Order: sequence, then structure tokens, then C-alpha cells
Amino acid sequence: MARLPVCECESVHQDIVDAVKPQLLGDAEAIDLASVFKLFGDGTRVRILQALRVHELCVCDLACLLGLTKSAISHQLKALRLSNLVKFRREAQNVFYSLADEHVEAILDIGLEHLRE
Amino acid sequence: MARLPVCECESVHQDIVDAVKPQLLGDAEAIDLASVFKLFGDGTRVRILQALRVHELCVCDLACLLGLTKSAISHQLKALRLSNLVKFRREAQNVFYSLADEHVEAILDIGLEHLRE
DNA sequence: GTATTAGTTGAGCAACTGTTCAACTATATA
DNA sequence: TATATAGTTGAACAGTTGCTCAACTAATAC
Repeated sequence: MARLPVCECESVHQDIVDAVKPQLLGDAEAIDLASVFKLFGDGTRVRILQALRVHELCVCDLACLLGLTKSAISHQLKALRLSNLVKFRREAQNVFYSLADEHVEAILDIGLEHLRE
Repeated sequence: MARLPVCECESVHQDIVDAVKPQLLGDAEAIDLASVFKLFGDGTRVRILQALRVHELCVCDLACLLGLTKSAISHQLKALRLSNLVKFRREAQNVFYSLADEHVEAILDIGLEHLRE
């Protein structure tokens, strides 16, 4: 993802490029942003998020709903936790997960809108 | 991503699971939704989308802005095209790309909000 | 027609990712 | 204490992905 000093093209629209350049995301921010969206970009994780949108659930509930092992679910929940997409609370032996904030719901909504339009 | 008939856990919260189950995404829709988000989940593609949000750009402009080859950009644009995240118009030798609709902008916005809060 | 530049495409490969498996920690109960 | 269930974690492996390279098509100019 390194930026080359010069461009291979001859007919760049220089005025437009110069105007756009300062509004680009920095490398670090682009990678961080992509990392968040990457978490929505997997069938298992997006089904986990959709399920948590309906109700908080423990790891077992999710494993049962999605037909996966607790291990697989737990691995994915860890990734979702690290990017603050889900939060959790322990109650006795159970750990209940839920969506972290309304951004997560909003992103799911808009994605579905895009699909269904 | 196949669903097992039974769950490995003993203490599933059956009433909650039963309530959530009918609201889950189907397998096909979950995969389609994940496929869309996957496109946002790469540093190069998210920088392309952010750049197109500012102004329509040709492949060369993007290659120049991001410091990548035309081939690399074109490959990514094809993926974005196939999921209707960008549209394009040809003008002489140039092909100008722009964002397909306001959903794309909205998803970028909310993702950035989540990062920056 | 040829030449030039813009853009696309398929193959190949290195890097990454999601699941499984086994071993582990945490909490509760007897 | 020992036992059982819930949950986590690291390694390993198969499957996926993004870039490069080379060859190709598209439009313009001569």
C-alpha cells in the first residue's frame, strides 16, 4: 500500500487530482477503517451481529443459532470485541454479548438497504 | 457455514433463541451482505471509495493518487462495479468512475464515526 | 493501415483468514 | 477438595485474496 513518487500515466487530470489528494484518508486511517468493515465482511460475523441486534446472547446461544462450535463463535467475538463492535457482561458461567453502539446497527441497515433496493 | 441440527451446549436460553431465530438472516442473504461489506474491508478499496466520494476519477487518476498500477486499480474497480458500489462512464479514452449511490457514502461516514468517537 | 495511451483481464503467487482441535481458565455445585 | 459446564486461546491447515505480470481490447491520432 506504499505510494509511488510518480504516476505511470500520461494524462492525469492534475487539477482534480490535486483537489482530491488532501481529502484522502491517511494510510493508517484507511487501514483502520478497512479493518472495521472487514469484520462485517464475513458470513458468520454478520450473522452474529444480526442476531445480537435482536437480543443479547451468550456464546452457547450463538453457537446453537448459527450451528457452529463455541470455539469458532468465541474467536469471532474476540475480533468483534477488539474493534468495539460488541460489548459483553458476565453472569455466572455465561458471557452475554450485545452490540456496542448504534453505528453497528446503522451499518447493518444500510448494507441491507443496498442489497434489497 | 452449515447449520448443525443440534447444539453442543446444555444451557441454551431456549426462549430467547427461539425468538431470535426467525429474525436471523438467511444463509444466502448473510453471504450477500458480507460480500458487500468485504469490499469496504480493504485499504486500497476504501481509499478508492473515499477518493470517488470527493470527485469522479479515471483509472489513471486513482492509480496516481494511490500509488498503484492501473491494473491493480482496475481489478478493484471491477469488484466494486459488480456489487454496484461504483458506476462509470466512458469519455474518449478515459473511463470515469463515481460512487453508485448515497449508501456508499453513508457507510463510509458511519465507519469513520465509529473509528473517531 | 500503424502507433500510442487508457483500460481490462486471467494466471500465478505470496500473504492473509476462518475453522478445527486440543489445552486451557472461570464459575458454580456437590 | 473434585467435577462439570461455559468460554477462551494458540497452532495448524485449507481456502481465499490482492498484487504483479503479460497479453489483450478500446479509442484517438497520424
